[in-house]
Amino acid sequence: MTSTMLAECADCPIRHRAVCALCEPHELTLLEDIKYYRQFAPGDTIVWAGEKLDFVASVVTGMAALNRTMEDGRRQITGLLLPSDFLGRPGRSSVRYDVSAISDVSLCCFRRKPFEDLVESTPHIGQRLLEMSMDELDAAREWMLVLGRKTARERIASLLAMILQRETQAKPADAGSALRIDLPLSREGIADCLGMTLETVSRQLSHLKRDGVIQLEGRRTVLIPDMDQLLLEAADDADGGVLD
Amino acid sequence: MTSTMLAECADCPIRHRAVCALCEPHELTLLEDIKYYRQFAPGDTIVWAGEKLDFVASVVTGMAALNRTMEDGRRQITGLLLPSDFLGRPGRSSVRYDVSAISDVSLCCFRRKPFEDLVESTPHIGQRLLEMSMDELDAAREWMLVLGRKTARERIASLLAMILQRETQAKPADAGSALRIDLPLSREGIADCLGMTLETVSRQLSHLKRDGVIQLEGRRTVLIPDMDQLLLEAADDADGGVLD
DNA sequence: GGCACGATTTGATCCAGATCATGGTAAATG
DNA sequence: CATTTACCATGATCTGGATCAAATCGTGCC
Repeated sequence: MTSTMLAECADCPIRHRAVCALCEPHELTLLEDIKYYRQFAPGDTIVWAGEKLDFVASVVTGMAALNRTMEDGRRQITGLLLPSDFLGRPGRSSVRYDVSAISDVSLCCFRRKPFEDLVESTPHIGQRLLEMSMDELDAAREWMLVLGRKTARERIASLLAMILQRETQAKPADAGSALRIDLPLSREGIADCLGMTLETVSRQLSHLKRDGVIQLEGRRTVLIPDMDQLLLEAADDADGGVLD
Repeated sequence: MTSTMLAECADCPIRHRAVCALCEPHELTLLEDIKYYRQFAPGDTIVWAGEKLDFVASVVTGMAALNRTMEDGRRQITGLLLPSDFLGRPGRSSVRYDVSAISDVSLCCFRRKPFEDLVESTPHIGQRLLEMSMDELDAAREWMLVLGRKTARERIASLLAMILQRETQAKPADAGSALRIDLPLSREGIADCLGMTLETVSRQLSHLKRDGVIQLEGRRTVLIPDMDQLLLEAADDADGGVLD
């Protein structure tokens, strides 16, 4: 379904799911005056926790993270935003986490008020948003299993598998050849995603490499010779297939 | 807002948020033939992972849990369903987790197809569902901080605070008097919520009692003499207040 | 190229929470 | 009422991952 949506949007200047629903000829014209683009560099804070936001947005390129930080500095990344992901909340203008750019990020932003009006007047869009937020909810719950019950090794494998699945669904990838991830996250970023320390991340990556599950090329590139092996390490139920 | 919605529904036979949006005189009549009730006893499985569901539902009374279980038996509760919570997914009929009753649960169920039609034809309802699923998404992300970064003691306090906040928002509670939680979850259930073992749960409850943060009355009743103290133990940011 | 500094790896040690083990208590059952 | 059974508390020990502490490795910069 997702990839179908992308295909339908081939001629839309904004190539991501959130907007695809808006990309029918009529709405597209309508949108021209309520949307605009913003760029961010790695490390930039896109949204501060509690800040009032006058826009919602959809990620076009790059990776961003939702961070919850405690007073004493403990941090948890509670979500990764990849191209097509939606940022913000129609109907509420601030959130309790902040959003920061991991790599160079470009957002397609929509001014809040006209966007909310659009959602109200275009059921199609509201339904798409509902579907997307429920997908995110399922993903968040899946991640709770990782954080609550998986070992360090399983967590690393789960993260790699998750990113790989997100990337290959966007760009189907030639079957057979080794899969490649160009990880924009630092070791510390990975640690904050997985609820562990950067040292443990580093060690487990080394172990997975030693055991032939992954190869490391430079600091940020991971090669996966065998996706099934990785999924095994992630201790995921076999069926990663889409339900329904 | 939530409590307002409840108040508006005073004359609706189904007293919970999900349905409140449907409880305007016109829809209520309409709904009579697509909704029905179901009851479950503690331990009952309401939905099996992967099972095809022909309904969506809203919790009327009781508590249910969403469980993810791994092949080797490790389990994580990825969500608690309390009265007013929504169960199911319009537009998709199966999920990867199963749902089990913690206490006696009664559900108000809606036949899937007519409900989906209703959502499509009544933007009001779709918007309410969107709002609810985004609330749940925020809650799930909040929980990821608990699972990823909090200590055992903080986790227990966080769970008690979360349940307390859910209950007092439903039924405002007389300020001043000690707050009471009648915990339907067993020690093992709490452990599976918090990603720990039942022994650790038991120990930390004892410690919190020893330190005067809580009192235990029998096995399932917890008294909270000072909510602020509890929130301090939970290491939550001060403002539990609703944003916006 | 060579230098400097942040990112990463790797080693040594520690500790919070898991695991293993035992006994207590209250509700369910015959 | 006696007995079984599920739950719960608590003690003893173990261990995975945290913490502390150096080396290396890359990368950008002069």
